[in-house]
Amino acid sequence: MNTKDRVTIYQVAQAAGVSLATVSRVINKQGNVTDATRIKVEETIKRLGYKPSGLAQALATNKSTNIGVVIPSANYVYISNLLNGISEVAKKKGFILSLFTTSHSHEEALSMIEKVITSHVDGAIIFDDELDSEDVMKINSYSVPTVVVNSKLVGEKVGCVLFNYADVLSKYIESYYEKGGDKMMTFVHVHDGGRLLNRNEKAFLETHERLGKPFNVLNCDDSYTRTYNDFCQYFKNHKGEFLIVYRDSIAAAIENAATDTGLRIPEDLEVLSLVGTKYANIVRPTLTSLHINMEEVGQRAMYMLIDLINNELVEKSYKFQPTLIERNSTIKR
Amino acid sequence: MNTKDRVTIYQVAQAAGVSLATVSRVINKQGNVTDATRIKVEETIKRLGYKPSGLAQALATNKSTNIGVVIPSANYVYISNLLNGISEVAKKKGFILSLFTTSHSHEEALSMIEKVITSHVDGAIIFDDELDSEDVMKINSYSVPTVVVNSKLVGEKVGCVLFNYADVLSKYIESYYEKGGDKMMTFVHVHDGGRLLNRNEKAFLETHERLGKPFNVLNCDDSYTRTYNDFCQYFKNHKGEFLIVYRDSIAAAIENAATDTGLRIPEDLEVLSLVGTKYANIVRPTLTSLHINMEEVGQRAMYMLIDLINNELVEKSYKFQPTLIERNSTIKR
DNA sequence: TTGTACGCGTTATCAA
DNA sequence: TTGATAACGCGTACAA
Repeated sequence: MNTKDRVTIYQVAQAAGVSLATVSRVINKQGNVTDATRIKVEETIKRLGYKPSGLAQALATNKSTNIGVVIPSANYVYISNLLNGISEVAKKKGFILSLFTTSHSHEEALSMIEKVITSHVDGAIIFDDELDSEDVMKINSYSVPTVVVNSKLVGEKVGCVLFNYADVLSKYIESYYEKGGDKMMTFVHVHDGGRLLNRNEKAFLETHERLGKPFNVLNCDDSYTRTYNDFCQYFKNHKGEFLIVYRDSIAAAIENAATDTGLRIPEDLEVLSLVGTKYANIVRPTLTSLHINMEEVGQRAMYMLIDLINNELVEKSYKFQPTLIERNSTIKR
Repeated sequence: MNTKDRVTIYQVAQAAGVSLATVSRVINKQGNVTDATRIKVEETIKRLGYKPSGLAQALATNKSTNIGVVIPSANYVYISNLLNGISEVAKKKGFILSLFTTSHSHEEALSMIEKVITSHVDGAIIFDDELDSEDVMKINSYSVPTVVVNSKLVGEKVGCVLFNYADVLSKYIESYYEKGGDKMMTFVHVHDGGRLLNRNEKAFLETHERLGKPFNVLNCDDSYTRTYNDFCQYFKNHKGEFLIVYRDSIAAAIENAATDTGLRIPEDLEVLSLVGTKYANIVRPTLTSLHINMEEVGQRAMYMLIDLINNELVEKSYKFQPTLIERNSTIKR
C-alpha cells in the first residue's frame, strides 16, 4: 500500500547510471570503487533521499542488528534502570532493541519467547521470573545467543548475570544478632514477588533456623496504598520489629504507616529494603538498603551478549554483589 | 554463520510433501486448504520446530509489525510509564516495539530518526524534546505514520498528543492570588529541562506579569543530591516562598532540604510539583502536584498511531488535561 | 484445492 | 573497477 514512496537501491543505481552492485559497495564502504563513481553515487543517494532497508539487509546478511529484550512490564524503577543500561551499550555498539514485555503469566512469557524467535533477533536478554531454564533453552535451541539475568544458566550460547542478594542478606542477619540486635526480624512477603524475593526469603528462613532465632513472616500486597493501610492497622499493636522488605516503595509505605501511627524509626521499628534504588535516599527516614546498580547490570549483560554473539565470551556467568548502604531506617551497631 | 539451523518454509514443504505455497497458506490461515493437508502441514511444522522469519514476511508484505519508539534515555518514572502504556496496547494489537533512546543531543536525536527510517517500522511514536517539527516531518517524508507526544504537529500521516500544563498552571496561579496566597512564587528552572518545562515557565512569567505580581526564578541542577545541597544553603536565608518545581524527585530534594533546615511545610514553604508521579504520594510531606496518567497517554498515542496506519484517524490532535491534586505541601485555601 | 513463478530490497559471488 | 545473477525466506497472483 505505502510502498510507492520508498526509494530502492535499484532506483539509485539507475539514476546514477551504475549497477546496483556498485551502489551496494558504496553503501557498505567496501572500497573497490573509483572516487569518481563513488562521489557520483553518494550524490544521487543524497539527492533521492535513499535509505537502505534494514529488513532487506538483514535478510541478505542474516544479521538483523536487533536485540530482543524480555522484561516484565511492571513500572519498577530498577527495571527501567536495567533497560537503560542495556540500551546504552546497545546504542554504542550499533544494535537496536526490540522490547518484549510480559505480565505475571507464564503463558504470556512463553508466547513472548516465540515472538523473539520469529523476530529474527541477533540475540536476546531475558529478565523475567516467569521463565524457567527450560523455557530459555527453547529460545536457545533456535541458536539465538541469550543472556539471562537473575537465573543461573549457562550453555553453548547462553550466559547469565546473577545477583548475590541471598548471601549478603544472610551475613547481614548474622552480624545483626552478633552485634546485639534485639528486635524480632520479620520478612515481608509479597505475593508473586518473583524468584529474587523467594531466594531472599529462603535465605532469611534458613539463616534464622540455623541460628535458632525466632522470626516472623508477613504477607503484603504489591501496592503502595494497600500496604500503607494494612500496616497502619498492623502497627496499632505491633512494635519493636525489624522488617525486611523487597522494594523501596513498599518499604516507604511501611515507613510512612509507622511514622503516621506514631512509631519512631529506627527506635521502635527498623526497616531494610532489599532492592534499593535512588528513592531509598529520598524517602524519610532514608532507607537502609541493599543496592545493585541495575544500569551496570544492563551494561554488563549487553556486553556479555555481544561477546556471545561473536563467540568470544569466556566467563559465561557473572555475579553482582549488592552493597549494604546503611541509612536512617536502621540502628548502626 | 548461524544460518545452518534455521528451518525454512521450504524444508517444511518438502518434509510434508507439499509446495511451499501451501505451507504459507496454513501459516496465514487463509483457508483453501484441505483439512487433511492442513493437519499434515501443521504436524510437520511442529515436528521440525518451524518458526516463520518475521524478516522475510515483512519484506514480502511490506509490513514489519514493528513500531519505533523514540524517547529520552533519562530514568524518569513518567517516561517508563509512557513506554508501558505504549507497550501494553502494542502487545494487544500485535505490534513489537523498537526502542530508540536519545540523550540530550540534537545530533543524536537526528541520527535516531535516520535509524527509525532504515528500520522499516510501520509507524513511530516520538517523545523527545530535542526534535522540532522539521525533524519529525523528515521521518514523515518517508511516509512513516507518526504520533508526536508533547509537540503540536499534525499532517497527512502525523498526529499528536499534547499536555495542557501551562493553562492549568496559569489558572492555579490566578486562584492562588485570588484566595489570598501571600508567599512569593518562585519558579525553579532546571537546565535542559525541555519544552514542557519551558512552556510552564513561560506561563508562569506571563501570568505574573499580567497580574502585576512579584515573582522569582531560581536555577537548579537536575540531580537530587546537588539540588538537596544547594537548597540546604538557600534555605538558610530564604523563607516564605512558594516553589514551583518540575518533577517529583526535585521537589522531594527541596522538601527534604527545607525540612532538614528546620523549615515547616507548608507553613514556611509551599511546594508544587508540575509532573507528578506516584512518588508525590510517597515522599513526606506528600506533594501537591499536577498529574497526568502517562500510561494512559502512551495507550492513547499507540491507538492513534494504529488508526493513522490504517488511515482511520480523524482527530489528529488530542489534548490531555492535568488534574491538580492537593496534598500536604501546600496550604488549602 | 494445490503448485509455479515472480517479487520484496539487499548482499555476495563470479565473470568481465 | 564494474556488472550480471543467484541467494535470503516468504507472500501471492496466476495457472493448473
